[in-house]
Amino acid sequence: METTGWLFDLYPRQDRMVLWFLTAAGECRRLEDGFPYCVYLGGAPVRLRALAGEARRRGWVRRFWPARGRDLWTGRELPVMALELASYAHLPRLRAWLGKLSGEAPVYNCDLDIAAYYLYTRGLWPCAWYDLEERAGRLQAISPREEQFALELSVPPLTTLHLGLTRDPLIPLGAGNGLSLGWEGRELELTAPDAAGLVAELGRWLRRADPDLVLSDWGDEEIIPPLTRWSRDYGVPLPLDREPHPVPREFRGARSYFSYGRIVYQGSAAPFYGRWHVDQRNSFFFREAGLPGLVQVARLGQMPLQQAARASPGTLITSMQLARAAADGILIPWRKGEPERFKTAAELLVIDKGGLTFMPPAGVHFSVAELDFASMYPAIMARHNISPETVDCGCCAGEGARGPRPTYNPPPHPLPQPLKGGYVAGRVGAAGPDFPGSHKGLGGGRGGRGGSVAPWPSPHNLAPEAGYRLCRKREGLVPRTLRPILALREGLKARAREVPAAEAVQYKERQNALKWMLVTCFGYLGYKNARFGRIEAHEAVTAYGRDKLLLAKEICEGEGFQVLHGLTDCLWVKKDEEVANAELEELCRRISAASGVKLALEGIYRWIVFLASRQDPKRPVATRYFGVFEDGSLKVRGLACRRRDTPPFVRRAQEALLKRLADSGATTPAELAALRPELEELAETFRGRLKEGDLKPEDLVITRVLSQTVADYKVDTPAALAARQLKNAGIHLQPGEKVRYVHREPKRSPKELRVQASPFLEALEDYDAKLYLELLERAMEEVLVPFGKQEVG
DNA sequence: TGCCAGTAAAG
DNA sequence: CTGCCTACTGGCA
Repeated sequence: METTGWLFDLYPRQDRMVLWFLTAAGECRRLEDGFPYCVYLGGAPVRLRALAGEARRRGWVRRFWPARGRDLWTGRELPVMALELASYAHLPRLRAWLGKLSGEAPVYNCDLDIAAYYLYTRGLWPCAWYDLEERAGRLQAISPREEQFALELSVPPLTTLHLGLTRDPLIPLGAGNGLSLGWEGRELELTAPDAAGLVAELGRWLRRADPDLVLSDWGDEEIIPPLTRWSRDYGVPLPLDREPHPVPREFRGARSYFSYGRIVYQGSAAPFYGRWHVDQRNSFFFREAGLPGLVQVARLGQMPLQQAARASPGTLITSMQLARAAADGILIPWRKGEPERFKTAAELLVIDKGGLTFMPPAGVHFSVAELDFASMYPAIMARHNISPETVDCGCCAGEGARGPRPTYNPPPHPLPQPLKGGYVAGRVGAAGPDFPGSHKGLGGGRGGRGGSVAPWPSPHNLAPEAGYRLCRKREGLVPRTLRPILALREGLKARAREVPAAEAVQYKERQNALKWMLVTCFGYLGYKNARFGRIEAHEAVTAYGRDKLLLAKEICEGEGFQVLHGLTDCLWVKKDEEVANAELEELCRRISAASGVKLALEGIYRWIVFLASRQDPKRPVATRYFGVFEDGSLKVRGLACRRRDTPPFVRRAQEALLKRLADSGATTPAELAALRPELEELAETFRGRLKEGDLKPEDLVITRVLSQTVADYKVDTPAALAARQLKNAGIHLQPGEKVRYVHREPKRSPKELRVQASPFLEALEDYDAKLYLELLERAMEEVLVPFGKQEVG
């Protein structure tokens, strides 16, 4: 039977993949597809045969055969042995055994997520329409009806059920907290005499609505785990899944990890089978980019949507690289998870030069233009072919002064070709004895050109400063992955500009999701343990970045502009006389052409303020500024209102002042100066409200992230005190989790009284008004001082 | 007052 | 899928 379906959900079960499709008619269809997991072993053929034979004798491997695959580092084709697993369940044991062979035989494709490996191998991606052929619940053939990188997403209507808690998520469900449910515009609290009754009640709703998507707040950790436990304990069925067979349901995977120099907490996951459960509070991409962004990254990352919901941008971009590698017939090296050792000071000195900064003169400036390089680092990687395997590669050695002698000349990488056809069960290359992806031919690049990025090869293949040589013969895996993302992001941004505001939202969300993947891709180059990381590549990118910002500065100055400030990929410039828009556009065009990366006019500020350091008011700081563009819109960076540890009341007060500045239309020094009395008056009303003491506790809450467990704190900071209060109430926060509190008594008072932790704020009678006045004063000063506010006595 | 632990921001 | 630099605050001796 032939149908058309939207690939919705997928997961492995026993030795097959289960796929769920939504049809145009609104039905959902479950299909199975046999997919044997193949691991590849390199090394001497005789030894390989012996190892493969041993794995088969142990029952882990059903069959094995000689195959060929491409080495990531050299681009060379290698003879390998393909081992087809007897069952997915054997993977951990086979992996452990192969791990002990360390060095003897390189192991490839052995640590991939099964669902993702299936998608890479079949050349499929979730959240897209396919023509299907099925027989008796088995998938026979499948081919896509749309491009993976298409500008338009066609999402079928999804039946959505909302789940949430009626009170603070730190209060356990059933112990003071209730379950709220939303469906078809209705919003209600589920009531039941006991836990079993609550499970039954939710069960009725799930059967009635049969939702495709359960969108929850705190579902992963606070709702689904207790409900599942009660369902088991009291024998009340809870139809979370559409999958008719029993599914594994354990709530593991909560962890605190170190990222970007800070601790992050990721809660455990509670995925459903055959429908989606997305916990909005436990999903980076949902938070940043909404459902459209999530659908976008699931499709590009070739990862089931519920996994993408919990994934970091790093996981997504890595998945895209793995998909690219698989499609190009590249053997995927095993990433063994050894934590990165701490870098020595000397290493840091070499690596961490980072972005270039020109210091701004603190104070107000008028008619300043901001020029930004678009996606600078990813564009550099694409433009200059920077990838772990292209930095000082073996194949181009000898052309420059550095590097080893040439040993091997691989064929040039084939040009990208569009994806055609699809998967047909039983056809060569689908799942049989052949290398994954090789049926599509090498380099089946599906993306277009890189949008704002000049095409590779670039004439400049010697990185500035360190002088690494970049491969001229093969385009690297990272640039090949990035190019179509850059192109799509440009397309989405352009689309968002040309459609009405309401429609533009989804394009903006999708491009924002891509932005995060692009940013992370650069970071991963510098991470030793990233699968496709290499520190020299990271260095080369930042060196090119500094080079281009400097080049841009020189061109600006050559054209008679004064460069006020520069920060990694942005420049703030002005001229004494009036500058026409066209002149700036022309300047950008010149710099774009000279640097190979698109520089765009972000806007012209009527005025902009660069703030001075609080510690040394004579000194400017690079990352704190605010200003108003010609169209009256504000741009604010680094001020109190941008910090998450600023209480809402202080944030709103600062925002009100900024808004008044923007709405006033003031353009000249005199007009700005005339606003001062009005702003002072506004500030005074906020001070008055604080002194009156009738603010709600919620307006004064400070949110901070815990960097360690309560016991590890050496200093009794307010956050540590609040976390200790919660601990005494039986609520245990992990490093990386947020703690929320209100300052109650002054600093020198007994420690138990200094702060009051949320959610125990109802009982709060008073707050430390002096401290909040101080916070408010600082926020007011940030805005007022540049306009000549006198210090208050 | 100075030191340092702790935390957050822009890119 | 564990990657900074810098500015700043607040506790504490």
